[in-house]
Amino acid sequence: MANRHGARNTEELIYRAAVGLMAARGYHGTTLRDVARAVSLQMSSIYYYFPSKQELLLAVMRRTTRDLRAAVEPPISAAGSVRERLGAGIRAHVLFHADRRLETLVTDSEIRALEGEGREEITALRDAYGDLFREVLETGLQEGVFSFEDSHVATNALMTMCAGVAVWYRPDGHTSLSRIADQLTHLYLDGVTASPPRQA
Amino acid sequence: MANRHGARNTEELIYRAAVGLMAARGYHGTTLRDVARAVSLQMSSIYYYFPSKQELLLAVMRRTTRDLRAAVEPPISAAGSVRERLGAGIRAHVLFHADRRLETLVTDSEIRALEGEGREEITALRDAYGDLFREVLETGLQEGVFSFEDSHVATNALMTMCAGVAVWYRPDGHTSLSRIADQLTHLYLDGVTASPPRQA
Amino acid sequence: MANRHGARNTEELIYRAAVGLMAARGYHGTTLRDVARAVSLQMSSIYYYFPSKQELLLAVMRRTTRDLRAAVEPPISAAGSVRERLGAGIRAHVLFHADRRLETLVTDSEIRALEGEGREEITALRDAYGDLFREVLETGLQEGVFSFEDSHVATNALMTMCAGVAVWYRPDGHTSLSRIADQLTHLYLDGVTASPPRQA
Amino acid sequence: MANRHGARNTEELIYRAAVGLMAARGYHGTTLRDVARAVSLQMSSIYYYFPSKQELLLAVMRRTTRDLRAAVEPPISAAGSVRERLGAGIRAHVLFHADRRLETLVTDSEIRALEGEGREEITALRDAYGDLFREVLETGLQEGVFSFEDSHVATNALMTMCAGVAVWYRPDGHTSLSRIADQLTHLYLDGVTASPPRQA
DNA sequence: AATGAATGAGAGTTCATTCAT
DNA sequence: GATGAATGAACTCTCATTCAT
Repeated sequence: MANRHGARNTEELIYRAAVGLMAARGYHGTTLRDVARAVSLQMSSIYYYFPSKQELLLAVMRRTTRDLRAAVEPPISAAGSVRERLGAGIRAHVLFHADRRLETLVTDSEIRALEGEGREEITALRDAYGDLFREVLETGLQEGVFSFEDSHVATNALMTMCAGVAVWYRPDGHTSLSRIADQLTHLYLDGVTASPPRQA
Repeated sequence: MANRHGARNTEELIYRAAVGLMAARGYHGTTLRDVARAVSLQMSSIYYYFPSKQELLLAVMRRTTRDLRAAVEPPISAAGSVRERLGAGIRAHVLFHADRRLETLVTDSEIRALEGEGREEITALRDAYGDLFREVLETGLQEGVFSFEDSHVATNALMTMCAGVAVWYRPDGHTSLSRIADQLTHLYLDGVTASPPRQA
Repeated sequence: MANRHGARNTEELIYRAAVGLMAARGYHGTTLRDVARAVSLQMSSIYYYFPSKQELLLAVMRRTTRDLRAAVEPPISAAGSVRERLGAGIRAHVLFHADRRLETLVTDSEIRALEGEGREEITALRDAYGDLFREVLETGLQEGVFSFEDSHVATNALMTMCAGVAVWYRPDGHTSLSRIADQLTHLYLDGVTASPPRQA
Repeated sequence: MANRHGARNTEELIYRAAVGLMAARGYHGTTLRDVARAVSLQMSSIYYYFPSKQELLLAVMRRTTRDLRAAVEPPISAAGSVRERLGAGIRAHVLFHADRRLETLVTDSEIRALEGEGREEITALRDAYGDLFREVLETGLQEGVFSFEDSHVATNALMTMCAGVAVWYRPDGHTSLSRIADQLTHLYLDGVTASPPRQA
């Protein structure tokens, strides 16, 4: 009874323990021993749920990347103007990175630890995700709403700035998540220079 | 002849090989065997120059962090207005991150791999460095030149955005380094929203 | 069948192999490779049973020191006069050193190889063991049965003389163990000088 | 000037440093690095004086074993009766072991660390030395002055008891060296049992 | 569903030793 | 007389992984 969802549960527990440890120490800095200890299992038991350490990492990355897209795409589509679309995208992106801090931390920084096909798979997913923003930016450029020289630079700047949230955000901080999202959106849209915010 | 500066040279070669490998695979993903192979030495020879792998990482971080500060502080001091000071700082920061890509990559992402006192030492240096920008931003806020809600958010956004350069910049790319610096400066000061650039 | 008690057995086999090698070559002169080879295991398998080489040595010393005390204390307590008590003690001490030659050899000569707390622990056990004899000797002195100047000298002389058995005793020698114990007892009690043995 | 005896001196310093370290940690527990550091030299410099670590150990053993014999043989020869001969031998043996504590400690306990011919050489020297005592004991037995069952047991007991001095003797102890020698001589000749000392 | 026992490769580190200078 | 630079083998220990139970 208590164990009806045993498998599912345990798999999830392993997943989370792995995420926590890899976020703190990196993939190579995390041992399956650590993971096993964190869930009070024997190391060999992990292999019942995940065929290898690589697959465990891959599972984290797959789920996180897909969830990220699923969280960000709808708001962008639902919004009206390019400006609103970009704002909605940034907001969703930031919120996700703060909400699922550890997973995005791992996903953003451990791609290099992926081997072979796994790396290609995840890289493709991430590129496709980046296109979401690139498209909005380029549309804005054509409409004359946005202004930048190089869409590559603009997109990368945007994504790394927002992804940074996962690095420095602390849930116990004094600034609410929603406010942080607002600030980053404003920052990217209008810069730090003082001026009557055009919209927000 | 070729070996007259044996020691100095070799130490430097090891340093660079380690930087390259750690930038690509991370600290834990890099073995001293790899480093040794890269410089055509026996693994044990590395210990003639560095007492441990940790100390090797520490050497990289110390040098890079100090050089970064030495590269960024003067331009900020030399500039006139807050706006110019911030611009000069961003520019120097970005140029350094592009110029010393591998070292900053390691330094930015492997602090977690540092142990004990080493971690505290480097963390202190990095915090002090961040203050350089925080001060400029806060001065600008008081002068009414800048506008933001939370200096912490603003500083972090700035630094992660710029540090991102080390992640995606490729020296062979089609956009020149100086142009990238300009774009990021503009982006952070005035945002993406199209508008008659106030200065640049 | 042969492997039903796998774990217990293997641990014991490792223990014995380690004892044999360390008795012959000393702690630092013995490698875990040697130990592993002696029990036909991979070196890494040793770590399933003992967390480190130090801990392996410690296990030997703990067991041997405790068993030694357990073997010597009862006979001393059971005997009547001081003279008999000392004789019983020497006898048990000698028999144990001959019986468990390799273990006592290691235990007597590798205390210096112990580190930190382990050393203190074993040293305390050994000191407590030495007190067993010191007490008998001092009681004999007070009763006027024994005569010596310095109980420290007398105790040390006794213990090193008897422990020496582990060094030179060979089970295949022509003198039986019991006779050796008798001789040493007589030697310590009455010396080499010819005389009608007072008791034995 | 200050360095006129440079070579001799340095060799002697290395010898002593090695003795001190090996007495404390054993041959295998002592590294040439330790030795070099103790005499403020580079490790490679040691090779100017000793061709290898083995030879260094051998040098210690050779010198000590020869000096021991040279210290013990004359007193035995000079003495009159067997009893006096044995007493003189024990006395000289004990004094030497206390006086040259560290060297005898190494010599007595590191024979197993010797390899090949070196081991045979030293073993032969030690056996010859042991004969000195065995002969006295056997003569005493024939003369009816001594009484023991097995000369092997008697000799070994004597030598290990006396050699033990090097283990527990502390120059700062409260008992003078000469008194210790007296006590051990008395102990071996007449035992602990209280009795009017026949001679001493 | 989970474990205990074992593996084999490879990690960082230390060692005695060499040799040109 | 002594060193600095390098070596290569060996060390202890840890890793991810396997598999019978």
